[in-house]
Amino acid sequence: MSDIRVLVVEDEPVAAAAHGAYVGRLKGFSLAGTAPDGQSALRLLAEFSAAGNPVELVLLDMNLPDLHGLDIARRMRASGLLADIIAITAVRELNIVRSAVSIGVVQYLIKPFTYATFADKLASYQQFREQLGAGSGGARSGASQSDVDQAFASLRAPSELPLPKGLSTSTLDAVKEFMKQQQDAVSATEVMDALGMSRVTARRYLEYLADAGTVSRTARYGAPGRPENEYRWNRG
Amino acid sequence: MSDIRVLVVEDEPVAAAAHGAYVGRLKGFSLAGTAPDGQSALRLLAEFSAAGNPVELVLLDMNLPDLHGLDIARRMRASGLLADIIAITAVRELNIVRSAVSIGVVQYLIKPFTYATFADKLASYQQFREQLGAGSGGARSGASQSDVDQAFASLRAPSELPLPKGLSTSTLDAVKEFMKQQQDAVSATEVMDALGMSRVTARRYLEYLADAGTVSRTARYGAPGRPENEYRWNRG
DNA sequence: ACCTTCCATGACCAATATGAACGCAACGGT
DNA sequence: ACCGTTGCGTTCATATTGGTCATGGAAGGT
Repeated sequence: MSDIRVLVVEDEPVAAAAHGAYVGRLKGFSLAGTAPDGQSALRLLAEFSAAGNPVELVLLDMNLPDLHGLDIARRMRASGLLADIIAITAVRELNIVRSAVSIGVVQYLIKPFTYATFADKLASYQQFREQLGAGSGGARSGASQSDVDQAFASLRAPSELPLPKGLSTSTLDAVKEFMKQQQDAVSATEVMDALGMSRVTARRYLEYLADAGTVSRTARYGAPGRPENEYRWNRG
Repeated sequence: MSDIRVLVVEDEPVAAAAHGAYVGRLKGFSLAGTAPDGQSALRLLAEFSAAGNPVELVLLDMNLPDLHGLDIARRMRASGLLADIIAITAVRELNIVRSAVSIGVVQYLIKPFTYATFADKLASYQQFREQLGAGSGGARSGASQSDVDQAFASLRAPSELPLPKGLSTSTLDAVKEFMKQQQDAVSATEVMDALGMSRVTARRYLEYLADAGTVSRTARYGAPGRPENEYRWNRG
């Protein structure tokens, strides 16, 4: 799959360069261009689109010299540009967030942010794209309600938040390290044995990783008794 | 807090009445009107907005006689109408979902759906609204990144609807995934072999899906032995 | 040194796929 | 027509695991 083409819209040169560099560091994304104000952003978008090489994602600053970010979004929609938008702003007003959502902003980043936060948001967007694009090799793919729900869920903000109560970073790292080394799927009991922790603890961390999308969870059938969950590290 | 005003856009009278009744049953929502096609929907939205009584949420069918739902959404954005949109459709094409998201659809419901599913989606939207509205003391509201993340999360988090006792979501997903891939009708025994589970379990989940209307059930004759039920994934 | 906070543990109860046993409905030969 | 054969539908007890609660012990702050 080809890279997701990104346009950075930001008036401050330092920030624009930083965001562009951030995009360049991410696998699966490529920087299509940079625009210092709303007019040039719209012009660039139209040009790329006319050239058959449309931008698919816009990192849009809300505070621009000529137009507000929301106006740019509105004009994009009016002209039928389908690029997704991640809003980047220092303005923390909730009604702006509301409006942004209804115009179709998929993510909302508040300045200042770290590279980790930035990468996290773009990664979740990438996962969203993949889930909708993975239509199981057919011209016509039938999506079920749960498929759509799952795709929406990956747009949800994951785990930059502090860990849920009852989890420690050191134990989590140990579990992650072990899971990474496993080729096949492993059960909670096997993790318990391998790491010498209790079944409850092993399960709690595996469950957390499964919710965060770091590991996938499937059931293991064939034996009597309640089905055993097995966990597998997600690669690529 | 006052009710969220909802407009139902649906050409089929039976479905329109049903959706309207659904809205009426929900606390915190009130039905502002119903429109049978795109033109009347846009007109109604404009009228309500001009009267200072704007619609805040549109339940938008994608398949309408005059305009496609995506076109309606685009025109709404072009005229600056900020109502949020929940798409309702029988069309399960993933690229439609993609476009819908980039235009600002906040939820996506696939027909046919139960009242429970419907209520669930609207409840999560309601929660999203409340989280953003909670700090609204005017311009004073300083939202942190985690606040915004949390609001997004409640908007897109998949809600787990209660399953009948004895069924698990992971097994159900496995069966659904397998059924979706099958072109022809399959028997419970074939599902058993393919997924490695027991005949009893396979049949239980197929029966559940048949009752829910997700698969259709017919009898297969011609071979000795008791006639075998065969199941087929319902498309369109 | 005491208190608070936090995480891992052990034990309990609830959940769920399995296998076997029984019954039922169509097929095919007599 | 009748009856044995065949293979699936249905039910039930059972085997294991998942989930939750209260407890114990360690780490850090006062």
